[in-house]
Amino acid sequence: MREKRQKRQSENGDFARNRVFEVAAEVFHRKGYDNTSMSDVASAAGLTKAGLYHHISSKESLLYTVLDYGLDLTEACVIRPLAEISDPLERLNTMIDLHLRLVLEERNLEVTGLLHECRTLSASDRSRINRRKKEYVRMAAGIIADVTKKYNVKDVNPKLAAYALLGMLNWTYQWYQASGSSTREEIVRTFQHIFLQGILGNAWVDRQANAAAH
Amino acid sequence: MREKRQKRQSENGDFARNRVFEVAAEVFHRKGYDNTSMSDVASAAGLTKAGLYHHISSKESLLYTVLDYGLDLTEACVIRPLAEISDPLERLNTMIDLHLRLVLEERNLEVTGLLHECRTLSASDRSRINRRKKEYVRMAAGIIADVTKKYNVKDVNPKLAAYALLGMLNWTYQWYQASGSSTREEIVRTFQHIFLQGILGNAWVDRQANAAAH
DNA sequence: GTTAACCTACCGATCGGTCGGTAGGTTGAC
DNA sequence: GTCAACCTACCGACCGATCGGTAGGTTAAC
Repeated sequence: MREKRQKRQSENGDFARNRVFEVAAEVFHRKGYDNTSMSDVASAAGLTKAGLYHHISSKESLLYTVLDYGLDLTEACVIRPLAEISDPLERLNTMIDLHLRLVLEERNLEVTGLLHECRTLSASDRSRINRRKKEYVRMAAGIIADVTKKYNVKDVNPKLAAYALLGMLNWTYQWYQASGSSTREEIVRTFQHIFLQGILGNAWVDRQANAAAH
Repeated sequence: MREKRQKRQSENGDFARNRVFEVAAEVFHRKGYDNTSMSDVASAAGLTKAGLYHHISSKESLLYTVLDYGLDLTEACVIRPLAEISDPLERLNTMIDLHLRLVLEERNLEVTGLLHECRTLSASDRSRINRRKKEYVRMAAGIIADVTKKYNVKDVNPKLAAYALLGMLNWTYQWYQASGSSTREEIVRTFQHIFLQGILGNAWVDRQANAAAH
């Protein structure tokens, strides 16, 4: 009985706290971190500023939590599912799909748009975020290297190709709007087409031709 | 003589003013617009805040001037040279080259990184900047449409392809460092390879093979 | 009665911007 | 040639507003 009540109270607390993080992500994205006052975050969360500070310790730690949570989401929704796919080409294709799914459909668009706000973090927090970002680039470059190796492509620098791909994918937050003329599915198909044909050339063209023939 | 003195004074004024804009672009980029105080800009320009305000009217107008100047640069260094190239494929190749040259070598990297700070501009200034940005996307989509038409490619949406390309190109400000392991020339070559082969497929592969044979 | 959750009221610091004033060069009338 | 009038470029000191953050009290749940 005591446990249950305590647990329920604690869960309420966690719920409120997570809600604060989600609201903060949205407001930070909409107004920009520096241009957002803690009163803005508080009132968006239905609290006063002092009430907000009951849940967090500082504005900077709030930003860190938001960014770190975004990277947690990336790890759960993109990185881990990819680890179970053995064929390199399918892994790359799926990565493009999952990455865009995360950025465009989950509420992670806000976090992606915020990822270069880590300038204002403390040195140690910033380097922790940057380490996780670099880890993601390394993974993308690894996938691309596997693909080019399998299809015997030699004139593509995997790291540069990874930067190109991540640019295509992450820049979407600049122009995508859910109500726009392109669906997520169409964007996924187009980007997969451009990038895979871009690095593989004939090998990909032939493969698509074969797939169509069967 | 009288004219000369007058002119020299006026030129000094313009010189100082332009220096302010360049310094402001650098500081805004390094610290972020919202996180930069006018004292920061002033001392970076070797002035006091009051002295700085002799040259400009407000922080917001300073940001607008910096962004507008960046778009002027783009027009002069990318858009106008492209208008003189008639072959679509060469025009697209050159666009990638000139765009990266501008972003990575001129001091325009700062402005590219600032282009999404227009959130803080007044509605009219923001819409003026956005109109020029959209005009550039339209131009890129037009070039891509010409290329795909010439090579009879039907399964590429020019607008989406333009967004993909601009993502690749503009995202570079996130990772490029002049002292890094990749030269601008290598990046240009790789991005041209990925994107052109990406949208053209066999048509591009064959063309490259022919070029190598001759 | 203890505790989490939240409030009102307030703080020192810093912000964008302005004020009155000045150094030094230029101009035009005499 | 000189001197009053005027100019641009700049400064130190200051303003009201707003910022991130806090002290201390209230409420409701258990």
